[in-house]
Order: sequence, then structure tokens, then C-alpha cells
Amino acid sequence: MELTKKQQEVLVFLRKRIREGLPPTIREIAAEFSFSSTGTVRDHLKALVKKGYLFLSEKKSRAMELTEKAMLTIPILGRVPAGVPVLAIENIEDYFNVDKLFSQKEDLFFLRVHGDSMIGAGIMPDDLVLVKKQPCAQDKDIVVCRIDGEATVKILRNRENRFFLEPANKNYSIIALNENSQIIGKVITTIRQYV
Amino acid sequence: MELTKKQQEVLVFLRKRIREGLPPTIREIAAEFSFSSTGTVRDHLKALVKKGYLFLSEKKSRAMELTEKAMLTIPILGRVPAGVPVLAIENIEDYFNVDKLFSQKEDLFFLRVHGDSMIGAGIMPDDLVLVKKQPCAQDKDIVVCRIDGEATVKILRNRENRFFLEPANKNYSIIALNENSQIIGKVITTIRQYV
DNA sequence: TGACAGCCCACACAAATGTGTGGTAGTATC
DNA sequence: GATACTACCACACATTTGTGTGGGCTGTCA
Repeated sequence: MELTKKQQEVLVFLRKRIREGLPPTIREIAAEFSFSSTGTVRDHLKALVKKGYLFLSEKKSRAMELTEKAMLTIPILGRVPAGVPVLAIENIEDYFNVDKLFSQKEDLFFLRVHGDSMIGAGIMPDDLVLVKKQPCAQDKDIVVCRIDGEATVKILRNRENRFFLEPANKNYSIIALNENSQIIGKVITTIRQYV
Repeated sequence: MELTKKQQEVLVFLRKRIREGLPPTIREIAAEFSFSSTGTVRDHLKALVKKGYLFLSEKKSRAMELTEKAMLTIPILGRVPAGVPVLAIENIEDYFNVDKLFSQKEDLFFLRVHGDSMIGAGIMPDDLVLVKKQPCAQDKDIVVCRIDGEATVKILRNRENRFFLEPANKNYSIIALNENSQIIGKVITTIRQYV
């Protein structure tokens, strides 16, 4: 059930248009590929549906959706030997599903990290951490907590059912979790953008 | 030029549908709000356009686009004092524009980081770095380079027009840029996802 | 009072759009 | 030879959809 070259081309176009926010109509697809008949487009769309790359809704204009299989991904490279092109297929370790990163329904927010208390865990000042709001977490989770009126990032430690907030920097000390320090959420991603 | 409550509601619905991948038709909007006339919807859409939240294309079904002003963003929290709710408006430092992160047209790929040579810069083993392909870069840029058949991440140094690749870890040594080490691209973002 | 914005309705019309039927040609498979 | 898939075309038809005109009611602001 592999895609033919032509079907690939159509899929690439659909992906582009869907990402831009407005899926094409059948006639817009026909125009793109200089097809003079709408039937031709329908053949291709039906092939994509049949092969599991596309969902179509009936009687609704532009109503198409990519399946998981067809979603836009950015290749993740692993080891890159000398001599071969960087983006050669052999180097591709996995795909990063861009469309899924932020599609979660949970209550998410970013926190801009202040201070260097988590430097040992690779969380630098001014990094953004994506936080899922939740009142508790597990041992070793990186959590956002409120200590003395300041939101900071720490590692949660569970020692015999007593909880501690541990920094990843020896210049800071461990804090026991009490009524003055409250867990706000769990860090699920960190992002650093270079200018 | 503030939005009225009703216009806000309409915008929220549009944003939801646009994010889901299929902007609504005028009649679908009417159904959502139980309007019995398409004219009513057009009044609201025109108001949103006039106030700078929406672009509409003529004679094309579902052809609407959010303006920068109206785009979906995730709040970035700064300092969070005790006592106030976490997501209180006072805490919001900025907004992270999800829709823009990956919208760049350039040739991008992710590289899974192996080794600890960049630990000092907060880039840990197994982090993902988003790389923009380019054959050269500037002093202090973090670059992906190919050294002895392995893609690694390093800091580029320009000393009197001679280029060096510098690790952020004292256990590794500086390498002069030569025919055995080639710049593949520049790191523009790092991402770490916790399971 | 007048002007304007917000919010709603009814209805008609033309254009855009999906659907359906049927056809041709090439290629591959059994 | 039969069958199936791919890749195109032509054309008609019904529905969906955007557009346009006209109207009503409620406010606010000058």
C-alpha cells in the first residue's frame, strides 16, 4: 500500500495547504496540477483515503484531514557518517510530530525560567518550560513550585513519603515541601530559542 | 476598537475551528450560535475584520485567517507572587506564538544530541536541537558540524578570521575548522521532552 | 433629534463546490 | 484472456456557500 509518485505529490500539496490553514477544494487541486477534470482529483483523493493517508467528509467543502500516518514531521537525525548527505534516509532516526506537540488538551502554560538553580539539569536562565498544571507529581519529576511568592523550577523528591524540592545546583539548598511551598505543575518540555 | 462579548465568542469559535484544521462556513457559524440568518454572521465577521482580528477572502468558502493580533498563544509566566492564581493576568509576561514556531520556510531538521560536549550550554544528551541548514555561521553561534563522520553540536569561534569549534565541556578540546570538519547548520532552538 | 454601532431577521441569487456516470489508455498480475 | 490499478478526461447535476438587499430593534454619543 505504498504511495505512487503522483499520489505523493498530491499529498505534499494537501499538507502544505492544510498547514497554511485552508485545505483546497477539488477544483483548486485540479488547478494546481493542471487537471482539466474534477474526476481526476477524486481518483487521487480516493486513493489516498484507501491507502490510509486521508480522511474525507462528505458534502462539505475543503473537508479533509491528514491521518497520523500522513502528518507533517520533521526528521530527527541520529548519527551522520562522513560522505553521505546530511538528510540521507539512513541518518533519519525518527520523526518529530510538529502537529502533536501543542495539541494536548490539558491546561498548559510556559514559564520563563529565572535564576540558575536548575543548571545541572540543563535548564538555563531564560529558558521556557512548558508546564502542565497539576497539584502533585512523582519522585524525580521536574516541577514548578511556588516558594515564598516566587515560581521556581525544582526536582521533586519523595523520601519515605516526605516530599522535598531539590535544585540542580549545589549553591542552593533542598527545601521540604510544606504549606509555604506548593506544586503548581509538572514540566513536560523545555525550549530554548536562540536569536 | 475593543471586541464586544458576542464578537469575542465568535472569535473563540473561529479560533477553535481554524486550529482544528477546517475553518467554518458562514452557515456553520450560524448553526453554532443558533442564528437563523446568514446576514447576522456576516455582520459579526465584518466587525472582526474591521477591528483587525480577521482576514476574509472573497468568494471562497471557509477562507478566513486570524491576524497576528488574534492568534492562539500560550501565556508565558514571569514572576508569580504568593496568593494570586497562577494564571492571573498580572503574571503573564508575554505570549508564545505556537503557530509561528515551525512556520519558517527554511530547510529545518532536528538532531538528537549524542554525548555531553555541550553540557555547559545546557544542551544535554538526548536533547533535540532544531537546525537550520546553512554552510556557515557567526562567532558564538551554536552550530551543527560534521567531525570525523559524526554530527555534533559545538560553539563556533572566530579568532582573527580563523574558525574554531569549541565544546561547552572542559573534557573536550577545541577543534580548528578544516576540511575534515564542516558546518551543517545553525541551532535555532533546543527542545527537551520529559516522559 | 440625528448618526452610528451592535445585534438580529427574511429571502433571493449567483457562484463555488462536491457528486455521479461514463469514457480512454497504459501497465501490471494471475 | 481476465482482472485490477493508475491516470487521465468530459459533462451533468444537486447542494453548499458566499453575496446582496432590505428590514427591525436597542442602545450610545453628540
